[in-house]
Amino acid sequence: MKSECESKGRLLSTAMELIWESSYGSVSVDDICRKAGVKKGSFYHFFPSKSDLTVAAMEADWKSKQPDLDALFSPQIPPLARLEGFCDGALRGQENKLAAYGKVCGCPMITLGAELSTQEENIRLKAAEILRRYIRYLESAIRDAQSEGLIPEGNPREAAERGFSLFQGALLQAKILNSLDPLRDLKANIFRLLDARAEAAFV
Amino acid sequence: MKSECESKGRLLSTAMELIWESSYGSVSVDDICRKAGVKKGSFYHFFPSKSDLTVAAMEADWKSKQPDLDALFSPQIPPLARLEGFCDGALRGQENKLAAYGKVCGCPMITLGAELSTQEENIRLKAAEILRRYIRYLESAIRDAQSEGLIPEGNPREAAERGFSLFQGALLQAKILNSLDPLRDLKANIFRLLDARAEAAFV
DNA sequence: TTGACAATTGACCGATCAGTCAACTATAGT
DNA sequence: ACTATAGTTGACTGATCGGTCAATTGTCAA
Repeated sequence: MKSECESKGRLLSTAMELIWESSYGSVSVDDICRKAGVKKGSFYHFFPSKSDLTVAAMEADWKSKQPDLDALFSPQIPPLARLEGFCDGALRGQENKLAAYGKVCGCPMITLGAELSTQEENIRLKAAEILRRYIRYLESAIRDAQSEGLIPEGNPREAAERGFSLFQGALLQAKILNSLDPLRDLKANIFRLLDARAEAAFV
Repeated sequence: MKSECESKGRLLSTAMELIWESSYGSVSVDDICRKAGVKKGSFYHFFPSKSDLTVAAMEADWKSKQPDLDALFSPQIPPLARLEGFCDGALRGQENKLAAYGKVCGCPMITLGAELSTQEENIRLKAAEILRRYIRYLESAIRDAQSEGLIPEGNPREAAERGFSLFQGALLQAKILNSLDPLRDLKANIFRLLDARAEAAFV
């Protein structure tokens, strides 16, 4: 028996994997338990409900990605290159999902938020929280880009919100069209939205 | 008994209403039948399955909106004013939903596409089809705007796809944040993305 | 060795799920 | 008046849903 409980972690990652590939509504607690190799009694020993598990899985997923994001948005990297890296990473991630499952799966946070924001307030709140965290990365890169004169001055927070809207929308279109095309020009489109001197960005 | 079957229409509109307010997965066939005042036997007399009903409801919903969209995107209206009207309409629609249900519900097509694109291929295809139709409106307005010199030249189809991504993303953010704020600057942001001489647009 | 506690198990619950069916009723064309 | 057919009804299915529970097993500290 493990005290740094391994079953709990397996439930978290399995839940995120299954929900990402399909949806919250079409994944059952039994599905998650079966795939994680954990009995249902254990599930409810660790989590009071399906939606609580989902919230925990969202947070765990974020935590697992944060180191990469920190590296990607390091102040050591030129600000516009950070945005490039972010878009490239999203495209690569979707390519991997496509190779593994044969479908474009989009962003799990966005998908969960779209599906459940009017239904499960705790999931909506977690999605909103993670949304804000992403925007914070973009905001910081945009502010640095402005101070270096790479893009026109303006409210960096609002610019980041705009940019992330475009980003989310492209991921969603990619999922609905089941095609990576909407993601290929994402970099250029975000720079266009930010009014960046494009040439400066593409190294 | 009606031959232009009223029960069928009630099922379609009720389904769209319930799914829009919550989600596909959390609305049952029984829920739809109860609210529509139709027995389940009749439901399956008209539709072979829940997902077939949903596809039909998506199409019916589009058909009901098309006259308004045709008017909104009439060539009689200045091209950038069409885009303004489109954004205004979206904001008004969300305001109404918010007033009626106390939550920002987003766009039902987008929500359905986000939830089910990896699960129900027929729903994904219908969502993709309707997505394309929206983009066609935007594309035409953008092409006209270009020919009038209101925005820079460029591939109108791609510009429309960009614009619709931004639009979708903003609606999704609004739903997740349960706030209309992301929609308030939508007009200005789309013009920014299109590189429009802003002053020309705002009458 | 013992006691406390975390983790695990599998059987179990009532409710609800999508979908079926045979019987019944109304309508329209002849 | 007769028939074919479209619409309606309510009872029914087996499977699955999220969640519960008492009993058991393993772990660690005193």
